[in-house]
Amino acid sequence: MRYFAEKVTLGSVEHGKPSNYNSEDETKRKNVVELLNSGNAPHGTGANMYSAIGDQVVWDAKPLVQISSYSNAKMSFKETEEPGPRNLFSQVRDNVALDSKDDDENSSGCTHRSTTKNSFKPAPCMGDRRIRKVLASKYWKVATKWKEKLFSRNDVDLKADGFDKKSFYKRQRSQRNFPFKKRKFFDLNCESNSDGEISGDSCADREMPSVAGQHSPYQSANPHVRVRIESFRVPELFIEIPETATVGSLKRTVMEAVTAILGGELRVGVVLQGKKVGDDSKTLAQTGICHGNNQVDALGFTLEPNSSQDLRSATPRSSPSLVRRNTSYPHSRYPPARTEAREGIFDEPQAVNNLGNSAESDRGSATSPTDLSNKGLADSKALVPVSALNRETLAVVPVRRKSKHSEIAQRRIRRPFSVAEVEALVQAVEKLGTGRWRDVKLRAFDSVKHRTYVDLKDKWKTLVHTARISPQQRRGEPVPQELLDRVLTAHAYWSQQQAKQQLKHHHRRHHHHHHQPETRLLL
DNA sequence: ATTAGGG
DNA sequence: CCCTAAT
Repeated sequence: MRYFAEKVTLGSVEHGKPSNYNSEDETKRKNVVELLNSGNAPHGTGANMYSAIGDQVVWDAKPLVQISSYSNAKMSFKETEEPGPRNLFSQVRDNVALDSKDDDENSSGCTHRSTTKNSFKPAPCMGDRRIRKVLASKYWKVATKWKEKLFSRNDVDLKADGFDKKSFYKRQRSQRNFPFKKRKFFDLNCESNSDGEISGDSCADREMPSVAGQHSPYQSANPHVRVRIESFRVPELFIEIPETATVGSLKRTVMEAVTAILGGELRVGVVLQGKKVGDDSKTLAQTGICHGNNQVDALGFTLEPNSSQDLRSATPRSSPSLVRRNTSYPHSRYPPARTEAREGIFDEPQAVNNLGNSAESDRGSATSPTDLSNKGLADSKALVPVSALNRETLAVVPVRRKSKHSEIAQRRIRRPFSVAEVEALVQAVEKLGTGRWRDVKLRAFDSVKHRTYVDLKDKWKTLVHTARISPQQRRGEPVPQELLDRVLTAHAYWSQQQAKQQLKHHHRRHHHHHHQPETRLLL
């Protein structure tokens, strides 16, 4: 059987670095590149990935044949939160975590401590703790932690820190319901010293190149640029494996595929306001990454093939053959020959007790369908607009589409509600009714970022419909009749309530009209 | 930002 | 799921 992995999300990666580092202290970007490029990183066994079909977690020992019977089964893989054997995922994060820590200590920077490849030193105590948190998917909390560390160690006034938290909370909340339009895929904040308020302008002032050169990183200006990379995605993978293989070997194969991609054929690119930043020697300040108010939204990172070489030759495997598309990944090329398998191999796990604990990316694939006629894929190397750049990048931490007209939003990927989710939704609606989707969201899907209240409202709509039609006409994973019954009951109940409310209001209005026409309608 | 509905 | 008018 053949699996099509659409994407693999790496989770969150964070990194902090003084914004005034110069060409010789340009480790920031390089570190990211290196950690992604370190091909000889001890590859994980993949044992700490878990697989699931629909909502059912399948374990390593289970033969694929047994699970291949699922009709429209969707296989998903996700790194486990268990410590377990270190795999590439943790490798990546370990490295970043360490790097961040190092920043704390040598924030004065300058010394170019080139994090050599293969330098996968075991994470120290502190690092471990942080990593554990990362593994627990408390990404934003971790970020806060890191900042606290950064600031305290750098002996910077605490106001900045306080501000920071607020900033985080605020963003956290605003992001929650608008994954796409409102979401910021990374953060870039400039610290201010005196007032503790953020201000792009003031920040820009402090970071002006000429001045920055004189500034000491230790002074209160705390010229740090923090970048938060929500996730990197590996767009597409083709995996071929016999049905007699075990789930464990499947995982291993997937792990190998992912590792191969991350193992040394990628480089990180920086995109600012839609343009690829080519000059690595410029400082962040010079580039303008720290200026202005809105530019915060204009920074993005890309993973690109390191060279235009044919990548297919890079992954020679014997028994479980692994096929990977070459640079033209994202789209077309492969005709929809295997559409059935392609559907969602790498959809979100959403397994068992999903609901409320999976940190996921909101948007489907980073592989923009803005593609289509992708002709020269391995050509453009120069400064190119993102649109064109997307065609050859493996993954893109979505860059904020600024220009209202140019970029077109991508349709979100389909994420069928699991029975568990339906259960949660029903329970919430039974309690809150059908007119408070925002509350429903907060109550039952608060931590599930890809389900907006609009989604929940829509799902309820379809649930009501589903409950009304015959079981034969229903599609998708069958929803227990018991739940559908509750849907109808709740729907009936709250419809009545709503009707009553309407009547009351009508009465009030009429009353006032009859007796005191001049008063306001609502009192 | 939310709600409510049609597409 | 998306798109929007109306709050």
